[in-house]
Amino acid sequence: MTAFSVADVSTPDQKDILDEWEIAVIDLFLNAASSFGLPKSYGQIYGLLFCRDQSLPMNEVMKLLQISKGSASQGLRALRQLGAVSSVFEPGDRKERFVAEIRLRKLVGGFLREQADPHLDKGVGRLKQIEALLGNLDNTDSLKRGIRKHEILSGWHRQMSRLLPWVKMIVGKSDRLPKKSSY
Amino acid sequence: MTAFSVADVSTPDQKDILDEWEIAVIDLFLNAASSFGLPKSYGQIYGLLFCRDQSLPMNEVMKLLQISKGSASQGLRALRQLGAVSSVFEPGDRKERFVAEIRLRKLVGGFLREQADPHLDKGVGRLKQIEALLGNLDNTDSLKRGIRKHEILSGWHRQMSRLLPWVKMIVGKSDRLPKKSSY
DNA sequence: CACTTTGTTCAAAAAAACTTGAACAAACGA
DNA sequence: TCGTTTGTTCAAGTTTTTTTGAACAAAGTG
Repeated sequence: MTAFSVADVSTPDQKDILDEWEIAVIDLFLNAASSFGLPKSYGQIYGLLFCRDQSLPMNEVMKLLQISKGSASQGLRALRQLGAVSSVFEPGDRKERFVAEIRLRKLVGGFLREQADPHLDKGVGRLKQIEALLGNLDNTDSLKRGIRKHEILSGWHRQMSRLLPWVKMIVGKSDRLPKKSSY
Repeated sequence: MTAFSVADVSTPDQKDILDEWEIAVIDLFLNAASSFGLPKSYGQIYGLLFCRDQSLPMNEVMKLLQISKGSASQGLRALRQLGAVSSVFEPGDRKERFVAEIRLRKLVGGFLREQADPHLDKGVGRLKQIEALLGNLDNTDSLKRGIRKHEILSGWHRQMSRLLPWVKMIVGKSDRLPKKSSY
């Protein structure tokens, strides 16, 4: 229980208010999230944490973004899973607090690990399934065509598998810029 | 007008039927499309054309996939815009016919050009907007923080801009495999 | 011109994705 | 133990996206 609370209801505290630039940054991440196929609320949450230097607990996130408990909880969980936020426990505080990961390399790596890699793995299964269906076929025209297409798909799969490690390497390769860094 | 038409209604022609493996491939592309943030029907259309060696006119696409005129029309237009299909006109036929682009490099290039590049461009504008908002601020704590965050975002933007050309280069670099190729 | 074929557009319907909030669980302190 | 705080889950509601199909346009043909 706090010692006193003047105008506790209705008047938003200064602390509950976002700066204009923060709103713009949050909106930027909202848009970025949807273009990566993630829910907008994930973008907002990440954007908010990105703006702050101090960690925030879930209830602050809810208040500042005006989103529901459910969205906040699910969003924070998903972002942590992606490696885009991590949580810390301040000693003597029961609340979990969250901070944004700002190293681009980590962000990209997490995204690829959670989104791209699983798709490539499923791809292996699908290719096998197609192979199996082709196995049921007699030596028809369709069979020959199917085999050819299967080869093409396998080639694509191989190339994509090779590309991803490069992407992970290239991003965040912090080439020169000794100070100022690059994230 | 065709010369004769026995059981024209209700009984689907052999030609209106997809092989099982084709259905599997189409489904693969349906899933791929949605994970790239494209409508499923685009995936189906591309998948069908990918399976076929012969070009198909729009009405065949509609019949084979059982999708509406509107979907077929819009899907084909969008896929052409992405460089994923191209159209040909058989001489003496009024219909436009479509074929899938199967060179992975072209596909990736088109996707990046149409989806990633525009986002990076919008990013420039957004960064400027944030800068402007920071300009309105006095020399507060928030300003310093805002400047720092803006720098981070600029760094990310730069790195992403550098990454894309590499991706375009790497994909389809047809390393070795003198025959069999790789697409 | 009248008629057919081919393809586009867009408002409305359907489907999918996202968000909400109430009910629930877990963990702590008194 | 009971009450409180913190966080999760999920069915229902909301919003957004996608699909449909009827009306329209364009372009040939007889």
